[in-house]
Amino acid sequence: MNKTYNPLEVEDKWYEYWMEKQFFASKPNPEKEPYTIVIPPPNVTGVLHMGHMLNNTIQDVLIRRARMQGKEACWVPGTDHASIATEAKVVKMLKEKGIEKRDISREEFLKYAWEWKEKYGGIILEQLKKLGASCDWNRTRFTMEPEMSKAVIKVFVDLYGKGYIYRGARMVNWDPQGKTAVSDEEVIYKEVQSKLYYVKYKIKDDNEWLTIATTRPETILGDTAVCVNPNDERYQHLIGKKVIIPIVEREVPIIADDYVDMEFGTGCLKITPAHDLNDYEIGLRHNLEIIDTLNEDGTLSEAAGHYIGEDRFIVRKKIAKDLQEKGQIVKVEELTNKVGFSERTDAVIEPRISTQWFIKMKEISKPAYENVMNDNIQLVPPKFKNTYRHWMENVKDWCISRQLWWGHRIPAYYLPDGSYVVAETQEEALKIAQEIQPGITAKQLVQEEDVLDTWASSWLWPISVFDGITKPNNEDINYYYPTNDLVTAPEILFFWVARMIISGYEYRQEMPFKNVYLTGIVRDKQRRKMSKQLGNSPDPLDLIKKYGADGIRTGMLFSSPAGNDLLFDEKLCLQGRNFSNKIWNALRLVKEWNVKDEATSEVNKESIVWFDARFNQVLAEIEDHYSKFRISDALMSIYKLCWNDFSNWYLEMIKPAYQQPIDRATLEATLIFFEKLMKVLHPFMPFISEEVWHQIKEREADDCIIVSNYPTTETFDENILLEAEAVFETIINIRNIRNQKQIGKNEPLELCIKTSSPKVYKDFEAVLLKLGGLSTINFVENVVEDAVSFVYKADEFYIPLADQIDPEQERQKLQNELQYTEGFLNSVNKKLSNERFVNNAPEKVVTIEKQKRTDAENKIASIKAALAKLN
RNA sequence: GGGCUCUUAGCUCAGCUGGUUCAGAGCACCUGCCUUACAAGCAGGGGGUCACUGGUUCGAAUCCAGUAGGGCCCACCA
Repeated sequence: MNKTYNPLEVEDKWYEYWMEKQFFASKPNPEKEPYTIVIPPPNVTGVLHMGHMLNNTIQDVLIRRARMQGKEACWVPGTDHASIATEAKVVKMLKEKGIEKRDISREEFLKYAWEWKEKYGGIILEQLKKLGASCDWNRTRFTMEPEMSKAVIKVFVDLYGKGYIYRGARMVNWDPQGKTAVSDEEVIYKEVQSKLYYVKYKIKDDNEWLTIATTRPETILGDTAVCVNPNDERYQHLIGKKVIIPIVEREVPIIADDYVDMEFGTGCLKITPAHDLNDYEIGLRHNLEIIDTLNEDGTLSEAAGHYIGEDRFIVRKKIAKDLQEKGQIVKVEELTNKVGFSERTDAVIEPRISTQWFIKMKEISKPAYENVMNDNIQLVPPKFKNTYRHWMENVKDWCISRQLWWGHRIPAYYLPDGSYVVAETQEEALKIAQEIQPGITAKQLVQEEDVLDTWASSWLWPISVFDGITKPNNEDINYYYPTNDLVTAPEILFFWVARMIISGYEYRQEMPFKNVYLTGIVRDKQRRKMSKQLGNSPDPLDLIKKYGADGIRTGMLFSSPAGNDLLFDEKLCLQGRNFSNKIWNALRLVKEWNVKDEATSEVNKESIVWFDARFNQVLAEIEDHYSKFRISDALMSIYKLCWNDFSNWYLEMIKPAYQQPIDRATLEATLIFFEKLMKVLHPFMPFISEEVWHQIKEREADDCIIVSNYPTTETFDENILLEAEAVFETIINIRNIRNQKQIGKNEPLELCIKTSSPKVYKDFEAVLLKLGGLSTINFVENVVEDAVSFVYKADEFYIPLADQIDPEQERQKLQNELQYTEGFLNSVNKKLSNERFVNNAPEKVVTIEKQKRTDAENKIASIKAALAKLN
């Protein structure tokens, strides 16, 4: 066996074997409790990034543990069609080929898009396999495959029928580059340097002028009012009068509205209802005309009357110049303000009135609100409950139409007169249409061009992956739904999680999942979010090659409590890899031993008793961590159990002298411990644990750790652990003395113990002798002279080393100890002499304090005695 | 601007309803070791006024208020 562990071949070997054995596959089994996770479907054309790595590692940990616990574990993988992102990629790809989207038909475009999807789709799933993800790949779904599309359309028609879907003119975030509306969530506000133009408007039939501050002078063309605060004394006399809009020379009213901030700019606001959300609302309140001055590509429209066809930013400069020439610019100030950008195309978002499809959210989201508030569905960590509540209490209607081609086309069909019908298929639509307008033909029905927002399909994911919409009573949905845990990023709490909860209650009358584990964002050491643009994100596959999947999995989980950002550093993977190696070497040690049928030595008996108790203690800790979704803590407990308790203590205790055999009972006990450790480790490090499992002994083909039984918590004797701790402390003290006095570890020492409870040390006497490198242990009644001493709790220890003692040093050590203990006693006495403490504190606390006092007093007495001997 | 949340060792974080499991873990650091499982290691060790200021209490990292500084979400100011 190699001195260092080589993960590469091992990992590929076992993943193939697991697949071959169908260990990931799941089907409904009434005998077993289901445990289900649906993957947050990554973009179909995406590639694996560090966020996915973290996310899917956590899911794999949970699913593997559940599988070992005997549950029917089912992890459903799949991909999302990601309408805007994918369409943008395809458009770009076509452009590189010299094809413009506007020059080809919808059908042609979709052909290209599907080709693209076939080529790149699913790469990400292949990458997940390298990570070790134990998804049931037979169940892989795609949000735009026929059955899932059917579900989306069915839901649309259903919601329409229930009156939850409406079509309306609304102010939307318009992406002029993507030429589509985007949701509020897809707008990113960035601080930019812009100019604040102070523009003079002439008052009609008056010689007065009004000055108005604006950052977007091109919108002047769409102004239909000027607004002041009703309490603003400066402008009282102007309310009700008219002003003349520069350039277009249109007369508009001066109105008053509370919205206007008297402090900002001139306290006077121009109103452009077509291109500003607040202006739009003010417009509604005051019945203002709406003039849409923009085309869908961000150029000025006919309605603007001027600069037609020119881009809005060019017009901004031109207008500024033209106004300057007319003397209507008072001044220009620099201003930092926030401007919305499209998440997908990075174009500046323009608020724009357009006709869109909406889902009414208020009523439909009620159960989703309540069931998170009452903890039927638990968010982990719980701090996200507040965020969730805030959003749900202010939930706005959901704009679900997108002016794209890649996606689910809205099943609305327009009649020649502009009215429309909604139906699942063209045929049904025709039938309905004919009832309204007899004689209408299929050709006269035109389907809506828009497609649905991506989230309008993924919000059904936990149901639709089991075909629960199209076949609401099938075996899978009945068995697997509701799912158990959802692991995802907090950024999509509203986009996705909240909406899945809403659809879950609407379509299954049941929550989609019990727990939502929100991961952090993966950042670099400087706390910058990892992104392609910054180039600070390592390639996950390179990392896997370098450290092994097990190494990365643990590296990421060492430090990522739920909801906390993960500050990723390759060093963490190094730690993971080193851990693999440690395990590997422990295995090598154990495998090298020869067995001999002989009686088990005292030291081995003691060791086995101790480790058995210790294992069960830590296992209980681990289970507690899992129950609170403290995945990092669970891993850390396992790490320390393997490294410190098992390797550094236990194996050292039982390790035979060089080339000496070990007795059979001890070896067998040790192998069982090793197996148990590997089982507990398996969810985190699936590959090495499987490899070790098979190295421990020859096994049947189906006897794999992935499907072995997870250890159950057993009771343990806490007293044994306390005793062992005292013995370990003693050993550490002895080693420390050896260090200080430069005594080699092979030089036997004599130890004298002055204690009121010798049993503690007698129970582990053989261990103490072996690891302390002692020749004898004497229990004494009095202080030992000419000895190096140390104290553990109330017990005193002496190592007679007459020739090695520096009396001054010993005295100093004792003095320090004395001083500390006296101070400690002092504080305890203070507490105990405080009547209010004795009267108010619980009895238990007082008893403990009294015990502390006696212990300290005893300790002081013996330190003093030792000092006296030194003098 | 509104809401939420955080500040503990050099770094990342634990510390549940106030009291010996109360100042902890991992990493990093320092010292000594190439000791036949492992230098990707072993043994040992040093690091913290628990952001600041008050208050409640017999007792505060823990509860309350204020201050300073982070973070997240929502809204977006012309």
